[in-house]
Amino acid sequence: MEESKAMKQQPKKNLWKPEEDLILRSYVETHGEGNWAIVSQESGLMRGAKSCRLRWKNYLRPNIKRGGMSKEEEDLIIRMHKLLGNRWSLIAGRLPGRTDNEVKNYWNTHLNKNGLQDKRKANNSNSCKKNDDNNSDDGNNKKQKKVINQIYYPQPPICSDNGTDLAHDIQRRNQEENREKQDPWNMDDITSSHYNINSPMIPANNTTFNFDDEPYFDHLDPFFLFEAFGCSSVDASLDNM
DNA sequence: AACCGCCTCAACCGCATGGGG
DNA sequence: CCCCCATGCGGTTGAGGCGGT
Repeated sequence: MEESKAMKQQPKKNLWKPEEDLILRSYVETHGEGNWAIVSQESGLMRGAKSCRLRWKNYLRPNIKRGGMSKEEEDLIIRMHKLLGNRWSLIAGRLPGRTDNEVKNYWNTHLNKNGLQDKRKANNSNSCKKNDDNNSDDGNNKKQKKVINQIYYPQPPICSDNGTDLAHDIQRRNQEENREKQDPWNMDDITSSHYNINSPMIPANNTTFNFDDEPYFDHLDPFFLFEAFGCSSVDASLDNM
């Protein structure tokens, strides 16, 4: 009985504390990445190998970008997802400083609105419908507040590669939302040749995106691939198809 | 002020994959 | 080959924060 009581009181999600981060960071910086089982044993952290690896990969690694996605990043995610589906690690590989987990969460919470709505309608079919009427427009404002209120790693919106400040970003998002309200999820707009994407296609970690093993590209229009990725490495890959 | 429901995202889980013996 | 182990990946969960009433 006492045991089950203790189990109930124990939080199921074990958030990383700043001191744990410090330990893991210093251990990895000293001994290098890899051998996560050993890391979890020798660092003194009461964490599993997977947990250590995930924490390092998603939060402690150098050059991790925290904060909200820029519009350019958002555009890229949409395009990449249309091409690749839920290949989050591949998509994240095209977004320097972003992790697969972050991209996945961003997609599920901000971009995959239709899917979420369907899911929630299914879950709450006989309960409060309040959210169905207006859940398409206030998510970004909430997100901005949340970004500012980061607990462990409070940071300014460094996500904007071009130095866009938060207020401007919010204004721009509101404009986008108004457009979206008229025709939500308008993929024609995204794939249109008139739809400009400003961010260069910079591979993460100075690596080249490898299309050789991607059967998905066999079925795609080369022009559309160029339209979506617009970089010379793709041209080279396309030549080999 | 208190309660309730929704939203976000960090963390977990299970399966897949790859490499070494 | 087969097995084992480490790592990677994508789906899912749930704690905490927030806004609405």
